[in-house]
Amino acid sequence: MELDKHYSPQQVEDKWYSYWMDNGFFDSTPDEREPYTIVMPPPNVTGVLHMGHMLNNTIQDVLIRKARMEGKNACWVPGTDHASIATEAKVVKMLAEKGIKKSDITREEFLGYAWEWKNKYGGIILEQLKKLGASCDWKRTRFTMEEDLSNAVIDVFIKMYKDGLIYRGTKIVNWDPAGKTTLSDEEVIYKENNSNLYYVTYLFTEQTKKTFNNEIGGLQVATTRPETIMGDVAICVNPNDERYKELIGKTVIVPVVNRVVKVIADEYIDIEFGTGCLKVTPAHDENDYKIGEKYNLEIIDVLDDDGKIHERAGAYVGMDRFACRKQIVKDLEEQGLITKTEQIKNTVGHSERTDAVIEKKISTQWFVNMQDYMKRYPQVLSDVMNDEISFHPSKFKNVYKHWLDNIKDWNISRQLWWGQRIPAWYDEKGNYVVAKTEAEAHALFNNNAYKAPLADNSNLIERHTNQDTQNVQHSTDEGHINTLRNLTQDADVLDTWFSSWLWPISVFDGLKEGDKKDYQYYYPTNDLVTGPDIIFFWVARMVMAGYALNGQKPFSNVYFTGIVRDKLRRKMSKSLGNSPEPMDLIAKFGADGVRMGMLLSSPAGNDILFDETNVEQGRNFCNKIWNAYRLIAGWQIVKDEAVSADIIASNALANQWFEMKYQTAVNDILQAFEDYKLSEALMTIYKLIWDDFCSWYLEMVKPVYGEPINESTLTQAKNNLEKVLTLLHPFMPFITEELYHVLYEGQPTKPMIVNAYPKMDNSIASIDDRALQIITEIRNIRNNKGLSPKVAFEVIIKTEQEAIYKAWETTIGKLANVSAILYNAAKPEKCLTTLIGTDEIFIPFAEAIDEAAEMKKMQEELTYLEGFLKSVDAKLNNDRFVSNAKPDVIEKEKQKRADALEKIEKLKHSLTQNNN
RNA sequence: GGGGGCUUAGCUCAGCUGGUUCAGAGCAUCUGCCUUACAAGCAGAGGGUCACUGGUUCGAACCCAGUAGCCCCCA
Repeated sequence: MELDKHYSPQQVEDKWYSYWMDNGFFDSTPDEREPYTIVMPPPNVTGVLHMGHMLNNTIQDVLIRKARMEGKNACWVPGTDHASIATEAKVVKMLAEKGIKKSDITREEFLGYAWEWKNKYGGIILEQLKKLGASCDWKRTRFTMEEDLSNAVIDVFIKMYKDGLIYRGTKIVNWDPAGKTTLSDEEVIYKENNSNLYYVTYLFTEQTKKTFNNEIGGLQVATTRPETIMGDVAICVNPNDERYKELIGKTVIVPVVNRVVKVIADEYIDIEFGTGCLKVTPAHDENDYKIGEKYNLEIIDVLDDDGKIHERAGAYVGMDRFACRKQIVKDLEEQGLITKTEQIKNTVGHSERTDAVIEKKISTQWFVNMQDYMKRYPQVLSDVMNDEISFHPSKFKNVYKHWLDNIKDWNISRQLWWGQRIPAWYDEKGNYVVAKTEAEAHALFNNNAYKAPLADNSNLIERHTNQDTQNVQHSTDEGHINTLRNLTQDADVLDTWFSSWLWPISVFDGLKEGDKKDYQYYYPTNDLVTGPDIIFFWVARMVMAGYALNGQKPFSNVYFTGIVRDKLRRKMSKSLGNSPEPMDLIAKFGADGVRMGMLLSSPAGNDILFDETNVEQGRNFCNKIWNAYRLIAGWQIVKDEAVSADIIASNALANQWFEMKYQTAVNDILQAFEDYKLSEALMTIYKLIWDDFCSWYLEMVKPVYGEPINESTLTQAKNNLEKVLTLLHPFMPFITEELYHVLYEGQPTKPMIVNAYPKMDNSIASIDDRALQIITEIRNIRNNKGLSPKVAFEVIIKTEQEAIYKAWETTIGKLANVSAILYNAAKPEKCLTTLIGTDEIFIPFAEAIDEAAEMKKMQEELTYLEGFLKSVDAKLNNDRFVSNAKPDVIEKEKQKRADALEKIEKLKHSLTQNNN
């Protein structure tokens, strides 16, 4: 059979993926074996695969495949996230394209469209992962909004509410005017911005003027947000600010609305910033809100949910907030009330999902009480700090700690429809209960177990009545319900992360009544592989959920991948067009090549600078392996008796030598896995295969052209190929499975995917291979002198350990084209000299030898060695070194000294001989 | 403003608890080869004052302090 020179991944990848699937190798059910579990960070259900997913899932697949080969019960659970905001935004956009406005349809209708959309596009991403070779247990695929998982979310909400960890409160929150929902602090991205700082004059009231004898007419207030002037309820200065001491307690007039407000004093004010006067707008700034609370100021929210000016503002009503800013500036300028405009850099919060500028807003929402949470479950922090849950790389422990030390309450309600609806029920007066069903809610009301409405939830009630009166569903359950009250369920849904944080538990139905066999077997999971960007969103919260819901950690190790960037360090993004299409890459280079390309350049936690040449390297590596197989497959076989004893012995030695290289590599690789240094592990395999296996071992045992190979050598070569393929399989599953099968004519004892992974072994005998240096030495000489490899050399070795070289004679002859090796013969007249250890090697070389150059080379080496010796001697003669250094260090130094002395002597000897 | 991290060959990065036969790897570069497994290849080579300054030490890429530059997170 003629094999192509190039490996074609396309022909084999689909075949093996189906084979693995059809034979159930990815499936896992609890048994007596040790489990090894990974839950996939669920991608957005309507997302498409990007390079970050590729990296992330490649790493997970490497880990899971290795565990499977080690005989563990490997279980990798895939799934998708409903991604509340992102998905809802997509559906809204899709509907808008059809001419349907969300506000014109009911919640049920909207959800109908959303599910339709989800069923159509959902899960494409998982199909794409299959192309990558991901060996997930697809039968376990979960979705965060499927019935069981949603139930778990609701149950957890109710439990935490009862436990006092969840409360309803009125606070200043983040408002996304594009998504029309509140956001948690984590969903707000602060970006640096060039802003105008306007110096606005607030005129004094007549009374205030009098105290200043009418000499001063007003004060200057610096603001970047003049459109919130209508919400100003005070001016605040620092009590230590000499400039304004007189003003404290006096009144000034807010421009535009001519509201009379007081000047108050608080240490919080930065004297240096602007004019040192702050306009206090409690509805639109967190710090102003705090001041407002402290001094009991009125709250005037001038914006509506769209970010337009609300009627409450009393001016510019209906205008967009940014248009309004421009208009107010223009109007105030005309009135001469803006005295100065300054360019400054400040940071402005944007919505993570919609990128809209966030507004701070007073609102009644549901929160998780984090301070309390951490008091109850201190392991959330301590178990990460003491490596009970171990972070790779560990530097993220600091980030984690810092966040938890400064944690704030988590706003979990979202004004959306796509998600788990909050199980809270309100009566007409706004009294509320938390209950799973309307019937239970009625029961609670009837027992008077409800809470009174919060002071400031008028907005919310308004919203409920507007949106939901038409679709309140009354339970018809048995008619026991006291329907005197007309109950309405909370219109809001829960933050997506409020379901994701249960993921490692809920995918095994750990929160569901009934059979917990899977949960008990697989949980806690072993490794989590994710990006550092969701360390707070997700990683920290899974740890929280783990300890709160069952007192157990969710996983033992967290591997933080880097962010995939292009080679100019820019983030990959659609708008920049610098992100390759993963499916195209796989089609072009093969999944194995892409996997290797991603892994090679991505040590844990470092950003990966994606460059297609990395993937090319991966593809080339596949080709190299393919050709190693072609070589072995092409040999003609003869019985051992048919070849010379020398060859048999030489090949046996080569095999031993490779065994040593192999086991050393295995030990290094397993250690690298322990340390979660996957790219290092892969690099070690790469070098083992390319250098040790192909360049050395195969060249050693390769018969001269046209000659056959003896049976035992072929068997060894095949075994060795199998070994390196096995080692490589977790990284490059397709080519290794393919070659393993063809190597054994389609009849391997078991498929590669479950072939046993090698183990640590430190007992392997070391083979003295210093004789091989002669090969490199001679190749180097040929290169330097421009000699063809066809010209054979003789070599004279001056040594007391002939055996070391004798064993390798055949190999040296073959790889360096050496015709004869003489031991301890006289040094020829004309020759090149080199040292291997302390043995002298002479290579007779009649033509055009540059004596002077040779001498110079030797002289240089001598100088170096003498300098080296000097430094070693200096140490050994230093009493403080001898008394302070560890014994083995001193021993090493002594050995260095002895070696150097011997070499120096030999060099001197050669130099004097040449001089004669 | 607060916190964390980084700075080692042209590029991307390894260098554990300080001991110069440890300054290393891959890629890139250069030289010579189409040697019937592989030019997606073979053989060989050249690249670094380990950011800077000072300190600790018998000894510093590694520990400490300061300086400069870069990055990330938080407010």
